[in-house]
Amino acid sequence: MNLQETLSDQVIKAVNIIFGATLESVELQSTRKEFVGDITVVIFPMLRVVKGNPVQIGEQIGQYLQDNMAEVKSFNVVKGFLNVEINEAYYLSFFETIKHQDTFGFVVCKPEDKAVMVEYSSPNTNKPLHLGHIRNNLLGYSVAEILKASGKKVYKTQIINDRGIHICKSMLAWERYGNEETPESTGLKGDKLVGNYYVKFDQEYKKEIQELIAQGKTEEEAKKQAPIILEAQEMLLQWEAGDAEVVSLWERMNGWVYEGFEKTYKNLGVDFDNLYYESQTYLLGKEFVAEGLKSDVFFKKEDGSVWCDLTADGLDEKIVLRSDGTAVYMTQDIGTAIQRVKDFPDVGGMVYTVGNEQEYHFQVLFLIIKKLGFEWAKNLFHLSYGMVDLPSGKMKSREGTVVDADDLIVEMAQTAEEISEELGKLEGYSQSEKETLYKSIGLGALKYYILKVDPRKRILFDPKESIDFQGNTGPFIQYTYARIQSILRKADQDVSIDFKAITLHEKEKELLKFIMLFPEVIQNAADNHSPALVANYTYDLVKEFNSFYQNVSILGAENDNDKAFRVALSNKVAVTIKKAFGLLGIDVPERM
RNA sequence: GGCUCCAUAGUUCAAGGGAUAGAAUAAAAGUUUCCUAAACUUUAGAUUCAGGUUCGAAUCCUGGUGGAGUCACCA
Repeated sequence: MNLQETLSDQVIKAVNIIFGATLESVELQSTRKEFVGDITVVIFPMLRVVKGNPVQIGEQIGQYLQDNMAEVKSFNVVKGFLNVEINEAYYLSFFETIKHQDTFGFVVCKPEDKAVMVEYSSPNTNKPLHLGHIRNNLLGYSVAEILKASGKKVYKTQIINDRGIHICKSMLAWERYGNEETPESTGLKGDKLVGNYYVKFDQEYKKEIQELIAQGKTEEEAKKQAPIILEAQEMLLQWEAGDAEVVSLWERMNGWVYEGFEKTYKNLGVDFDNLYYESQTYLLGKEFVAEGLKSDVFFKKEDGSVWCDLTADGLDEKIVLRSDGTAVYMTQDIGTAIQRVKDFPDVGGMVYTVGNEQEYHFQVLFLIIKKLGFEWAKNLFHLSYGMVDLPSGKMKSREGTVVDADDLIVEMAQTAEEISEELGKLEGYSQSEKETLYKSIGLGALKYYILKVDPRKRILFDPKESIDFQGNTGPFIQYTYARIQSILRKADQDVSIDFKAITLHEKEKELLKFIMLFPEVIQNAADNHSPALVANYTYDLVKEFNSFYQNVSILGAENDNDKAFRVALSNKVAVTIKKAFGLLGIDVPERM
């Protein structure tokens, strides 16, 4: 039992004994810096069951706590707030126990607990990954890591949208204009090559539309009758019919894309435990639609299309199967979800990392799965995030205003290099050491910049201003970590400490309090699916350390015992930063 | 238009219904015989508007304004 829980229990007991009233819960918060004390009990909520003056009630409870809890050193009451000061001995013994506890903050997964499957990335295979995918990947990866740290078994997965008209567009353009180009022959990354043909298709399509309009057709007609689009649709039919030539081209071009994506994922530092392909799951959804039709979850319209009526739940009717019997997006997602639980029976819930423009889709999907009678439907969560905007406006692939993921990663490292050179740091490092470092810093800046923001909010991404090596940024935290490592290299570590002989400096106590918060932060971040909480905690910890560092002499402590203690404390801060950044997927260089 | 989300210092972000709304950045001023000055200290600056609920509201409710998303036999 931790201190908060013990304190809550004691407060409840006190209220019962003194006032004969029963409290359901106790509201605790950490005491603001301007007041004396460590933990604050808020008295106001008790007024519902205890009548009286909040100050007097606070005084009486405070006295009880001081008399009955060894940890309580003193108390004071300000308005309706009971500030409790905790004994130094408590902090010291706490630190003694966690000093060598490597797992501090992390909860070990219990084998009987259900696993969570976290889906992220889920790209289309017709164009390269862009900045929006970066936010998606970082969020998904980080939430998966945070869930793991909070004691859940996690599977990381993605669904690859490898079929559909968009793929056929790239294929068709390549057939027509590609001259048998390959990634090898052009030196282009596979996804880039295929993406170029997607753009090419669009250009030709627009040209044909213009020609048809010139011949007197309306825009609407032109869009539907352009030969190139008709040919693409024909190709999709051939694909679905299993035409050997089309399927072989499809496999070949998708293969290029996967190779390209793999490189990007590796550069970004994300990974997956297993993959699902739409081409392999879309048929499965149809089976469940058939079953749902039998159990009246769905109904069939005259033209043969199948729908789900969600009007009773305040939503619309939603199509789950086209009149020609082919699958739609929803069909496939139903199938994929069910398939996943079949493949991994220990999965009891899923997290879908998908942009907020699909909120309605997931609302409907989750409801349909619930109606189909799956118990785990209540543990489905749409990790919805806002779009990434550029100062110039919204990203549009067709207008070439997207920020390419690979380009951005390279640019970030370059900027890191420029700034480092300017500051004259890193002299005496080998070229390869420098490059590794630039990559860590550049990527750290990017990741931290994106993850520190609440997922639901949209981000205004200014490539120029995103790397700031000062303030609430990744590089600043990385730098602090490296500085601590420098201290540790100069100190003897693992010297035994006589905790009884330590007098806690105010700054040391503040630092300890911050470290104590770590497990709670992880739990909150897991509950809220929010890496931002971890990011901002880490920054606060770093600031607290800097303040400590400025006020307390570490290596020049008055005696060896104090020095050993401060070194151990610094070490714990570094370890905590490293763990927290690990959850965000950010490297912490030992030197920089 | 219906539904959903968002609105906080000049700017970028915080704030489990709780105390005097925190940081960073930009602006102004200062601190290096020292363990990494990519640091630290100080000053100035904000809850979109109008109501309501509450002992207490940035937070909850109603309405207005402004912005975004969504309402496909696209994914």
